[in-house]
Order: sequence, then C-alpha cells, then structure tokens
Amino acid sequence: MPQHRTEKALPRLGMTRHLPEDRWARLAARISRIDTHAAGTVLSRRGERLEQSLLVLSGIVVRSIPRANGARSTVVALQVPGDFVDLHGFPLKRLDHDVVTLTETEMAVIAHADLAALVDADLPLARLLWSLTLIDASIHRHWAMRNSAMRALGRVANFFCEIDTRMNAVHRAMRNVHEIGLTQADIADACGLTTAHVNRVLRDLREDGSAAFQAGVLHVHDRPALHRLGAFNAGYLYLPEPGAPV
Amino acid sequence: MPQHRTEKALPRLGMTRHLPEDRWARLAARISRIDTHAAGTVLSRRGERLEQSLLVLSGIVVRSIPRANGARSTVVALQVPGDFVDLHGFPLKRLDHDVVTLTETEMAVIAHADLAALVDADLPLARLLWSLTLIDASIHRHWAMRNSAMRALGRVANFFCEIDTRMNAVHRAMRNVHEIGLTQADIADACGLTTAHVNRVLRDLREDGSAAFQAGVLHVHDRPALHRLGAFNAGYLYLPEPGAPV
DNA sequence: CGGAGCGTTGAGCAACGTCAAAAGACGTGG
DNA sequence: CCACGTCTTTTGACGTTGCTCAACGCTCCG
Repeated sequence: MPQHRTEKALPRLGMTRHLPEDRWARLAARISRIDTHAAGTVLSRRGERLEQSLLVLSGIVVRSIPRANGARSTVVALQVPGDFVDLHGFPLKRLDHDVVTLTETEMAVIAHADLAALVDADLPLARLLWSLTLIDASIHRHWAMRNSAMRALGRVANFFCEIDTRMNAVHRAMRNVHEIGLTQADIADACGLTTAHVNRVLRDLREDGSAAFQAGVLHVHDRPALHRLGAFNAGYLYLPEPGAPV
Repeated sequence: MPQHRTEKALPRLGMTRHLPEDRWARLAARISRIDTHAAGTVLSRRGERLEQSLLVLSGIVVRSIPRANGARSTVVALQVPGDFVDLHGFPLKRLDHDVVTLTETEMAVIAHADLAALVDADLPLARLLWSLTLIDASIHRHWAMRNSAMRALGRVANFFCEIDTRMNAVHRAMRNVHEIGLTQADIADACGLTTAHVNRVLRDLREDGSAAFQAGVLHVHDRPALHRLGAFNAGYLYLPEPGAPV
C-alpha cells in the first residue's frame, strides 16, 4: 500500500536538471501525489495499460524482463532519484517489462492526462521529456554493449562505475559510498552472470582494493582503478551539467 | 558520394505504418532529398553534431559502438526499411554511436529544422515520432536481455527470428529469404560472440534444418523450430498491424 | 527455534574464446 | 587472361572463463 504525502517545493535532482527551473516548476505543479513504496514492490507489470508515469524522488527502482519457466528475470535498467521510471509508457501506453522497487522509494505520480495537457501547451518541454527517454535508450545500448563485449570483471566494474557516476550526479556531490539495495543476484541479473560468479568477481574487486560491495552498499575505494578495469567513459549518460555529451 | 533522386509518392513501409496516411503524407512532403549510399558507408560518427535525420527506404543499416584499441565495434541496433535510423539525434543532437550501411541503401533525408516545424504544428505526429524512438528503446532492452540471458545458439536463433519478423513486416509478406548483407563477423558483433563460434552455431542451425545463413542471405527453413530455439516472442517489436503490443 | 533469503566456497565440466591455418570468393591491376 | 591481395568462411587443437551443482554459514525475522 502506497502512503501519500503532499509537498510544495521539490528540488530538481539528477536528470531532472536537464529541465530549466521554470519548466521544472510547471512539471512539478502537475504532480498529483507522492507515494512511498516498500522495497520489493512491483509497480507495474509487462503489458499492463499505464495511465500515469512515475518520477523517482528517493530510492532505487529496476526495470526487468521476465523469463520463461521460473528462471530469474533479466534486469535491463536501473533508475535513481531524478529519473522518470516509466515515461516510455506515456506515448506507448504498454511496456515490455516490469517495474520493481529495490529499496524503500518515494515516487512522484503524474497522470498521463496531465502530462498530455502540459506538453501540448509547452513544446520545448515536450522536446526535453522526449530527450530524457532517449537518454534511457542510450543507456540501454551501453548495457547491451557491456554485456556483449566485456568479460565478467569488466562488466561488474563498468556497472559500478555507472552507479557511482549517476548517484554522484543526483546530489552533485562526490561520494564514495552508495546504498543501492541490490543483492548479488540482482547484479548477476543485470550483468548476465550467475550469482556464484558475481561473488567471485566481487572478491577480486575487494582484494585488489578498487571497490567493495556488501549488504547492498557499494564502496568505491579507488575510482581511477575502477574506471580502468571497467574501461569507463561517461559520455553515454548525457549528464546534465558536466557538459559535453559524448 | 551519395546520389540524389527525387520522388513523389513514397509508400509507407514497415514501422512508418504506425503513422496514419495523412500524417505520413505530411512527413513525406518534408523530405528534402533521397540519397543512395554504397554498402559500408559511414553515415555518421559518435559525437558528431547532427542536423538531419534519415529514414531507410531500402537496404540495411546498423548502429555500432566503437571499442577501444582496434577491437571490432559492437553492433547495438539494426535498421530495416521503414525505420528512422537516427531520429534519436533530433532531440539529442549528438549520438553515442556510429551509423553504417551494410548494403546499398536508399535514405530519405529530413532536416531537423523541417522536422521541428512539422512536429511543433502537429502534436499527434510529434507523439507518434516519439513512440517510434521508444520502440527502438524496447528493442535495445531486448538485445541486452538476449545477450545477457541466452546462450549462443538461442541468441543467434532469436536474432534471426527478429530479422525474419521485421523484414516480413516491412512488405507485409511472409518471406523465407532475407538479403541482409551481414557477414558472420557482424552477427558475432551483434550477438556478443566470436566469429569462430558463430560459424559453428550456423552449422548447427543449418544441420538441424531450422535456418541457413550464406553470403549475407538468411534462409528460414523451419520457422516454428527457429522460434522454439530462440524462445521468440515478438511483443517487444510493437509491430504496426498484427495488433497487440506486448 | 526454525525457516527463508543471502553470501561464500569448492570441484568438475561445458561452453565459448584464442590462435592458427587454409580454402574459397571476389575484385584489381598487370 | 592470370597473379595477387583482401575479405570471408571454415575447421582444428587447445585454453580458460564462467556455469552447474552442492554444501554450508550467516543474518534476520517470525
């Protein structure tokens, strides 16, 4: 059961900083309510008709594609505060994947009807929201590349680099510790590995001192080393301020 | 060197059938020219500023992410006739990947300025074009899933199912032979395998009679068997007519 | 106290990568 | 026309990554 909350001044977090102040205010005014969900809540299922979109205010959410016959589902995206989690559902109405919270999460809810009224009256805002969904697509491409062209150690290192970079962009602070609520099995589902092998990779990362992952918390100990292991380049994230996309 | 051509009545192919007749006419009227490119032409590179978008009229185009130090680049998308190949570049302006033709290709060119005028005056069309890019995103997610959660044989079988399904949707005909101009190395780059292993998988598919791939041509011999091997479900493609998305 | 979920580890093996060699297809220039 | 180079396909031998299966400890919670 979601718990409601009403708020006035919402700060622009992470990717919402792609929106100029005035447009963010206009969008925030359309938020119908703010829900709090427990960890592990299924927010929507594949194929369901969607009538609203959700903006993450705090917590972590994943999008995952269910697999046949009882196998674990594949994690295809991870959303951090400031991300729209299912804005794709606004034009498409039905999505190909499930949306699940990993941690306790606060979500701003905007009805599609309100969103439609908003963007039809504000063309630049429409273009900006379109861009946000295309940045998701860019990240999807990177995930496909990562899990196709990299080995286990590089995959996990690159994945951790992405999490570190995005989480630091959320609050514009350089932090080395991120509470993301993932289990080792979730990392396996996101990186296309088994839990047994993820466990071994995590031991290697811990022992060489670049990063440690314990109880859903990522500790970045040596960022340059981690970037080297993951061959990381943040261009594909189109971060709002550090400038130069790609 | 692209060769120009001017044409009046362009048929709606494949994914452009998501647009109603009248809107397609309006879009087609904005086509500034039609270029023909040879196989292997690089149409745009990662990070370049784009001022136009391209619609494939005939031929096959891939999007690929270059990898460091001389390694082969990773194929992250494949575009067939009726697909916009870089509509993502309209809102984003710069892309994270290269665009390369695989076969001789005819492309309709629409300047971003014309596209902007068009969608700003036609909100439903804007929503439809947005949808087209989100279908690309859905396909990206599927590629990430395929290369993360499936084994070599299933990956290639599923990839062939996608090609078969999309090519048949282009001309609304059930064909069993598709000229796609891929090499075995391209299949390897798309499926996250080595060329040696792709070759062995192709031999297996050929010997069990489900599909054959020779000289850039895919022959589908036993579609049900291929779908079984690839655990294929076309929902993620959001095909224009067969209805039921997801 | 018992169970469920998560993390950890090991032994054995299958799938896939690496490296190397060679043959066929094809166009090019002599 | 032939010789040549390049690209693609094919195949083999061999290595290794990462999966499978199994067991066990840990923590949390009912």
